[in-house]
Amino acid sequence: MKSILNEQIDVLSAGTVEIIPQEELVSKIERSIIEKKPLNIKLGCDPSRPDLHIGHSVVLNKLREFQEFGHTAILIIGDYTGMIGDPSGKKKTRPQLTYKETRKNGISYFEQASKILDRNKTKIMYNGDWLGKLNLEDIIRIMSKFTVQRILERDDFTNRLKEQTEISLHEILYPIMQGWDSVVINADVELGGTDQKFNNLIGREMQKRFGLEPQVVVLMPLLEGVDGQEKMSKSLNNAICFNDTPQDIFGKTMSIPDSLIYKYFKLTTKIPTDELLNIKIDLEKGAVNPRDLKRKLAFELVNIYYDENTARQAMSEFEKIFVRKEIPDEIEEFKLTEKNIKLVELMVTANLSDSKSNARRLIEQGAVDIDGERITDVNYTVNKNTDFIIKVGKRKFIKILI
RNA sequence: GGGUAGGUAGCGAAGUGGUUAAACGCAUCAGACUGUAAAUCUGACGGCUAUGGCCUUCGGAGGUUCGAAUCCUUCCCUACCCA
Repeated sequence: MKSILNEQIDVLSAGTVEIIPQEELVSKIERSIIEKKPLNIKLGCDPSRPDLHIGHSVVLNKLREFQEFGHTAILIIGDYTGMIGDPSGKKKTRPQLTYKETRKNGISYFEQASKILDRNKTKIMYNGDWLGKLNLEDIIRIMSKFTVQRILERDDFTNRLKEQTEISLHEILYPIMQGWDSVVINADVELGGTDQKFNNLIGREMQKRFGLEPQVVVLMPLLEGVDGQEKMSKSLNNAICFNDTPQDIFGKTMSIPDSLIYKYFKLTTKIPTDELLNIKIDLEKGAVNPRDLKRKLAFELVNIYYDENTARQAMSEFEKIFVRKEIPDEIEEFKLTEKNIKLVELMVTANLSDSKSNARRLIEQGAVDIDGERITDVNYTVNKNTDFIIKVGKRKFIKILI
């Protein structure tokens, strides 16, 4: 038994930033082994953005590990809390979503999370199912367990107070409601990114105040986006999304700064530890061209979200376009109906540019070529009898059909 | 309820009557280079154009003026202080 316990602790602790408190995780797991009773592992999902990205995968991978040890993964789709918007790490109030929107996003969330989780063993719950039934009396009772001071303590609010940016009244409800979720589902462990520390600790306290055994809080590191600066986020446009095309996953991965290579391998792939160590050493010694490691990383990621074959294709496509600067195999097509159309106009109608001014700019900057020939004349008029390919910048191609 | 400071392009932030389509930074896009959609450097970054220009924009609506993001009136919104 000792060895099973140790194995669980080792695997489950790996990669975490903090486990609060560590001893309780050990005792909970020990008890679950003895009593053959799985633990309830809670992961709250914010359905305000329906696109999962590999930043989410960090915590989903951890949940998957719990799942593999037989524990019960409970995904809580925050359809109700989503109407508030998590204040974590936010400088301002987030736009409120309607119940319908969050519900819809929640479904898509589960679909995407299934790429990592074992979908048959994952419980999915919508917190609107219980939060929506609370009446004002219940809410008063719940809220009376916490103080204004306790809630305002969180850094996000403290900073906003200091910087004089508004805090809407409903935002303080967010941690309260998220904490109530833990009471309702009787969570043993709540997983989250480090930005969830405050919310998850409120959950722990909430359980105590309602006479339940408090949950253990397991915090995972946050992943920087492809810009290497900000936290990965769809709205910051630095995310690699589960639903991105294979080409995009590959390309975006190739665009991460070298300094992030190891972290991405560690947190977003299932590379075995010894191999991980080699990567680290290679990077430190400069023994390998970082590009080759990134290529491997990109391959792995496409493999996770698609399959091996697709990953191979994405790789060869990347080589083709960016290394050998050739034309991709599959290009979007556009049927040209007019004859003698100005190139700038064609670029706008074929969606290669938002405006003619922009198209002109691109031409002036030497970004446009037709069948491999650079066009520099802003007034160029297309007058072709056969199909041709327009290339804009490095990665926009379109085949024009006559 | 009273007072004060504000609302400028995707974001942050200058500008307080005229070469201001609006400094600067970030983001974005392009080019060069490369090891790649890294890094670095250079350039572009409201729209339309016969490339000479023309049109629209500085919270909303009016007004003053030859001319307004800049002055006046009014409305909307935000933060802070006092009650």
